[in-house]
Amino acid sequence: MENRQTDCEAINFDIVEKVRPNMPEMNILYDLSDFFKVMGDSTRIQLLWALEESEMCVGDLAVLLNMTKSAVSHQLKVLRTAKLVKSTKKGKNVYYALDDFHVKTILEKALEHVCE
Amino acid sequence: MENRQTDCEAINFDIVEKVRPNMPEMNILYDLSDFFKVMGDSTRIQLLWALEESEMCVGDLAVLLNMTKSAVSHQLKVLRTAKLVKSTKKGKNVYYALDDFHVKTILEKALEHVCE
DNA sequence: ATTATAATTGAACAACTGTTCAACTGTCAA
DNA sequence: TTGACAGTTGAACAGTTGTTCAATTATAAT
Repeated sequence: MENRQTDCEAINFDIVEKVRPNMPEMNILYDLSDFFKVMGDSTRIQLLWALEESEMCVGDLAVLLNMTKSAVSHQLKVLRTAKLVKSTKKGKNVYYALDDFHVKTILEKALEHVCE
Repeated sequence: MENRQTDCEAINFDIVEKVRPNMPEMNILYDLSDFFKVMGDSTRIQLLWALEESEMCVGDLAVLLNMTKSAVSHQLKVLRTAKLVKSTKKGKNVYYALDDFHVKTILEKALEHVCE
């Protein structure tokens, strides 16, 4: 047995071995939790929610959320890295828009959940 | 103007004021981000995934995930507090089961997203 | 009663996260 | 070319998070 971390034996060996082959692969697992980590911040949810209504530039988003441009820019970078938003430069301004059609569905489902 | 945190003026005042009334209320916003925070951990996703297959006790989950009972128990408490799982004591063992039918849907949608 | 097992708990620790601040880049107007 | 504005960046800071460890509770078996 390799790399044993657990401190006990299975109680229902049959159940454990029945479930084991259906567990997600590690890379999928980390992609999933990374995705939820990105969604797990109120500032980023506000940004996604706002961009669902309209494309907007950093300054407008900062005014809307009542935050500094810097803080908004940092979080937009996180969303950009996660491929949830995309940006376009127009003159002096950088406009952000949603880049994924799944986000809206997931936000709606999560909203159903938290509203019971 | 009260509690001003932002460091700039709106570029497109009309857009900001059009979007503002559609922004979520603060309590909903925090419920949403708290929910995603709970989902944003690979251990907890594994636990939910496993419990989707079968009700299981702490020891079995510890063996399946190759973790200590303590670590598993701590994370199960987080899931229990978030009302995502429920527990039943049977003799010496505590069996956990899913307590929310939304979780499966949201996991599936998120999986669609991360698999493109 | 005593012992072993299952699970929970709290403190401690390192690792990570979000905002602030100051400095910087790039673009437009004068 | 100079100055002002929009946005980005990196370091620093406090606050949070997940696992480990040791101690504890509760149940079952001897």
